[in-house]
Amino acid sequence: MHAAAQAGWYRGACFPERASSRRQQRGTSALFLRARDAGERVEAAMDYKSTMNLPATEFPMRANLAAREPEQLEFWDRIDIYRKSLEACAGGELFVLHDGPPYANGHIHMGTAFNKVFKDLVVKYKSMRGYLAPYVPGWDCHGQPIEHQVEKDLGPERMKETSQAELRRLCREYAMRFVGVQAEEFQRLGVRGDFDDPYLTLTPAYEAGNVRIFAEMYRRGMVYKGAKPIHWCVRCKTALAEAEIEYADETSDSIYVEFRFMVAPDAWADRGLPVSILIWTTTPWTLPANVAVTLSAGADHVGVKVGDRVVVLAEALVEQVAAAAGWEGHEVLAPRVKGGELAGLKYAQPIHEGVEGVIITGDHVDLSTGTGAVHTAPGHGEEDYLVGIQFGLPMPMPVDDDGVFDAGGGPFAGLHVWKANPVIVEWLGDKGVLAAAGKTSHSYPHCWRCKQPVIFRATEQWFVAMDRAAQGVRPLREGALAAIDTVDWIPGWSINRIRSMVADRPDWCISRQRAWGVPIPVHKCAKCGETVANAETFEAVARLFETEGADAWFTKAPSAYLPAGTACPRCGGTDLVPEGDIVDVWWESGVSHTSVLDARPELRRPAELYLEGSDQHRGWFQSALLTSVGAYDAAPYRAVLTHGFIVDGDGRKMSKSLGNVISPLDVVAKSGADIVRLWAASADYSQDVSVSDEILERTSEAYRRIRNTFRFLLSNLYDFEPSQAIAPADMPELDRYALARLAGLADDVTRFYDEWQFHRVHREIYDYCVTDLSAFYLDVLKDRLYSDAAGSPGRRSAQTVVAEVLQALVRLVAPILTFTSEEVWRFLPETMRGGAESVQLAGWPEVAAPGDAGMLLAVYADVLAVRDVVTKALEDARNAGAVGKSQEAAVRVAAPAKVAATLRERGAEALAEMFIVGSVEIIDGGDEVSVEVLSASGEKCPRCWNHRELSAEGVCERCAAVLAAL
RNA sequence: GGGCUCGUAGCUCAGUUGGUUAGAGCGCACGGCUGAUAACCGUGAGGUCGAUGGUUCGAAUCCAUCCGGGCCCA
Repeated sequence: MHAAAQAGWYRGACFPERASSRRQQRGTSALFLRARDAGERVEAAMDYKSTMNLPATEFPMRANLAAREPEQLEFWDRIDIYRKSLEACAGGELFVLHDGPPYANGHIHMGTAFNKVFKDLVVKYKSMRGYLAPYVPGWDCHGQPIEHQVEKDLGPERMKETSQAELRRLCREYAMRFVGVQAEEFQRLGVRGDFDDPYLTLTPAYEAGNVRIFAEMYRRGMVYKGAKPIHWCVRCKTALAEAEIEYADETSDSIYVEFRFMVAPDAWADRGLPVSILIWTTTPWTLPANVAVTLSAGADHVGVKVGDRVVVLAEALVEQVAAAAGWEGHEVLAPRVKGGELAGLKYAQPIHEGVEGVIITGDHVDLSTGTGAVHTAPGHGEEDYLVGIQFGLPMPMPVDDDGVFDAGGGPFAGLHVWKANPVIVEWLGDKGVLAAAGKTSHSYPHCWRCKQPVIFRATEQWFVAMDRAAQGVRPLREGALAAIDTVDWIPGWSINRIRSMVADRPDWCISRQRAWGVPIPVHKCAKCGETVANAETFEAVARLFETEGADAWFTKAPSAYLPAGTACPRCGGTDLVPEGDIVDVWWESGVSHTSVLDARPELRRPAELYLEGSDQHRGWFQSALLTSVGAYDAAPYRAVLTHGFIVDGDGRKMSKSLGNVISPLDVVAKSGADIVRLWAASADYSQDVSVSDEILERTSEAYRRIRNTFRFLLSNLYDFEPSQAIAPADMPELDRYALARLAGLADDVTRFYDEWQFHRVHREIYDYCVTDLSAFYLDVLKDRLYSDAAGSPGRRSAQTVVAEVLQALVRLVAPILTFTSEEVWRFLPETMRGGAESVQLAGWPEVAAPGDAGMLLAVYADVLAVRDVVTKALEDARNAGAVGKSQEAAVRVAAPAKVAATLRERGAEALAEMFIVGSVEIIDGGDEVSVEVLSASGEKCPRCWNHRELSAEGVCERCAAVLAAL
């Protein structure tokens, strides 16, 4: 401690000499004063101080938001602010922001926090503008992640003993727990909405909506059952949507296999050697399902003599393959043959004895890797599937749900595909058709939950068809693309994204082989397997879900709820089996336009706005669009607002492994929700939004600045009543200018809110607080507020403006700083609150600009420019040791005639007030403004500290008059 | 690899249809004030506008390529 003190002392001794000596001077004079007549002078100063109108407020400078915000929440809860806000706008135009349901799993993160705060800004702004803006938060409650977690918690043993009904009960409990957790967390952020009655995708009424949409799309021929290769997780035993797939590097086999031509192609037949087509694959286990080899029609292919046989491959890849296979002394034979010329040739299926495969051509053949001859198994790949359809190829599927070969696996029947790989490779080697075998690392799809590699496997699935529909109905893709054009996509590029996604997307596989969800509402004939579904059965199922929930599907016999006499349309069988698949959760959340917007009286379809992160172009925006167009031929929303993703300070995504995750809960606990909200509002969301400790620190500083502005405004209104307000016409010009600026601010801010540009709102307000108020108007006003007589017109005029600024500003920021604005509101004099018990109920400010606003703004732009020159000159003088406080200076401003005239029109006194100097003198001359700083004449008035000629009482004239009137 | 998108001072943002030495606030440095005081005021230093190459009399602004991010696909 001693050392530290010494260091401090030395640092002090290192001050520049001038500063040091000045400091000392002041110290000396203070001591001197105290020694001589301290008592008398200090007493006098105290006396003067008590005669002034110094600011006073209980509004705390330190926000202590983490502790204070919960009190605010209790207040809103007590007065039921959500209902009140709707009542207040009862006759207003309806504005429905429809909440996209977050998944009821885990705590909220920065992304969900940002999104919800964003929505809250919109809703609160609209509501303050008088729109009837209900906000019903929702949760996505079904789906594999929850089921998987519950499954994990149970463990494999207990899982086996758990019935589907019991599993669903556990899933429901799990989902409801997190609905509660997240609801709490969202509300802690200040989000206002119908949290007492949110929408949940697991409620019976919601579940019934799925059936209604399915029924209509089925009727229109847009839903079909088909077999298709899909991502299949053998561990979770389920089909996976694209969204459920993650790509990660995986080491796989890399093998080159020779498929022997049944008859040697003419080009190489004369050699009398066996000829093979050489394929390359990284998935040996798909070979049992091989039915074709695809070549590039236009590429050149050659035969290569390797030992005593000929292998055919793309010419461009010969060297690469030779190196991989370690060929030595191989010989490239003439001629070159186009892939198209080989099409139709037959080869011996590599696994199955006596089976033939065929050479075909396709556009997807890649000539940069492999051999240019693509092993094709339509049941195991998207492109294979498509080309299979094109050429009418069979689609064998020898792999069962568990990933085990059935009899179709030939010699490998009973083997799991992952175990089969080395076995197959060895088997091929034994057969002498394995040209090369190695390993390769490449990006491979994995299950998003269990992280295991997935396989492509054809199974029976329900699909939404993009390009087919019953007669007279427009296909879904066409309808969706047309609907997209009716929607306002913000930002503008968003429409390109959704358009290309809808234009290019494959049919939508909506089947999931899981327990936790809404069943695909159709039945199957037990006898012949025909699908049984019609208007009556759909209606019966919808009613069943509505009254008992989808759980009943798994516990009731179809005969208990289907209309009597429901029978198979093909064989007349009446033994019906409910479909076992459940529907994709994207479908479920998608149909909220029906289950929520249509179902709830306070909402309506289409919604005015959907507002989500840009990933939802593939997710909710699209599933809502497709189900809405599919059932109603119309988009479910009028506008879609998209925001970027939350990334760290370096623009990288947040991840545990990078260690750059910031939790909104931590920020709330440390700094308060208003900091999160201010951060959310300050970012340009049209691109990715960064968050970091530094950014939050800057945000907190900005917050303090705004808060202190409010505090200062409040502190000067302790003795002011609106009834004492001064009319603009009777105000000093400066005050009218301040009103003009405020009106301009309100206009700009309102416009930016309307344009969804919240970061511009934030910027406008913040710059206004810092530049217009703190650095100029309020600084200038201090003299009048503190020193003029309390009830004088000058001071009342200032207070009128201060009050006007305060009531406008607090409402302009209310959607953003929801906690702080409410706190300010409660400190407002009763008479200024206009009966609104919450700022959220106070309506939007309308600031009347003074009649001469245009002139004032123009004139004061010049005055302020001159002021900049003055402050610069004062600073130079200060650095030269000539002045300390600006009041000690008199300035002589030389300016071009036009500017000089403008200044003179304000009057020397007004200029001195605005420049906060002792006096101002204006002289014509010069091409630009220049300023000379002189010592102020007169003496420092001990009361107001201005330099003036002092009266007999020892104070300036103004103060003398004020004192005399006391 | 493909679609969409972003890259202006340490941070958050402005930069109108391409046109003079690229702006603001914050932060930082320095100073002032001590009647907004864990506040307030002022001055100043920070940018080859991601890089390169084009178009142009002139480009942060238009074009191309590349580098580095993000979302979504493969």
